[in-house]
Amino acid sequence: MVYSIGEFSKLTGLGIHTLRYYEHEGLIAPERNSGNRRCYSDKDLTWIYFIKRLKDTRMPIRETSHYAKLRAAGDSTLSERMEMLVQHRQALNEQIAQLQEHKIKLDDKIEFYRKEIERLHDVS
Amino acid sequence: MVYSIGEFSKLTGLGIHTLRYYEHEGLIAPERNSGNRRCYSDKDLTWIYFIKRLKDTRMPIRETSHYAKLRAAGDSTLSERMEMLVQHRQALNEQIAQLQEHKIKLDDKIEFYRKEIERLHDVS
DNA sequence: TCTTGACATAGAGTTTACTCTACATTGTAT
DNA sequence: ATACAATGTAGAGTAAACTCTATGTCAAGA
Repeated sequence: MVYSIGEFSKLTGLGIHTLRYYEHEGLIAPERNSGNRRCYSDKDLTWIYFIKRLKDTRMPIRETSHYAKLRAAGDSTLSERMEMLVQHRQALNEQIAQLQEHKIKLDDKIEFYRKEIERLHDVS
Repeated sequence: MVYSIGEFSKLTGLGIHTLRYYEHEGLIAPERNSGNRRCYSDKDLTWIYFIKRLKDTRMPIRETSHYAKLRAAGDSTLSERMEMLVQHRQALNEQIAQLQEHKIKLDDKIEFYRKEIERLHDVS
């Protein structure tokens, strides 16, 4: 299957403008048809999902763009790409650990609020 | 203890420009001395740590600012503040769950890369 | 054929969260 | 008393990631 930019936009949840921006930044390079229209493939779909994953895990566009460039260069860049992913996993693990710590503190704070509100009710 | 903006900046790791910006946005309101200089207290320190927590867990400045406004209004806003925190906790739990899912996929991808690189080595 | 809607490019504008500059004032060490 | 470092305000500038506008092209249905 191939998709027009409009169809692809609906499939991915990314706006048309965003897709063109991503292309401009070198994240994705869809084929073009005879009339110069973009033709996104299922491979592009899989790829954009991965890009979204990197984005959600706070990889900057620039870095994702670099990864995309390596990817486009073929198998010779496999280990370099893997290194990037391993490093990114490390960052992700740290993110998760920190959020879990934040969650504990937030739980504590909420519990404090609960008690404080209860106390104020009891007094009145 | 009270701290000048320079001292407070070092203690918190936030730049002095950022501290003034936070004040402008209503996140924090340090006392002033006779010469109009800011005097941050230990209470401000605790408060700024909490602000950093909210920031790290992706609460926008605007929302944090709203929370700060409620806090400044006193006990009558306790339950409203708690509601905000409970909602934020919900968002945080979703963030953590999503990151954990991303981590699994990333682990898979890295494993795929590892095998692929190994395969290429074997062939050559 | 005509119109309309999706798509094309180039470039401007927006949002968020800072970060810096210019210039005035104050506190402190000599 | 003087220099100079820290601080004050107001407002401009920056970076990242979109998001929109202007203008033009093209393909398909009435």
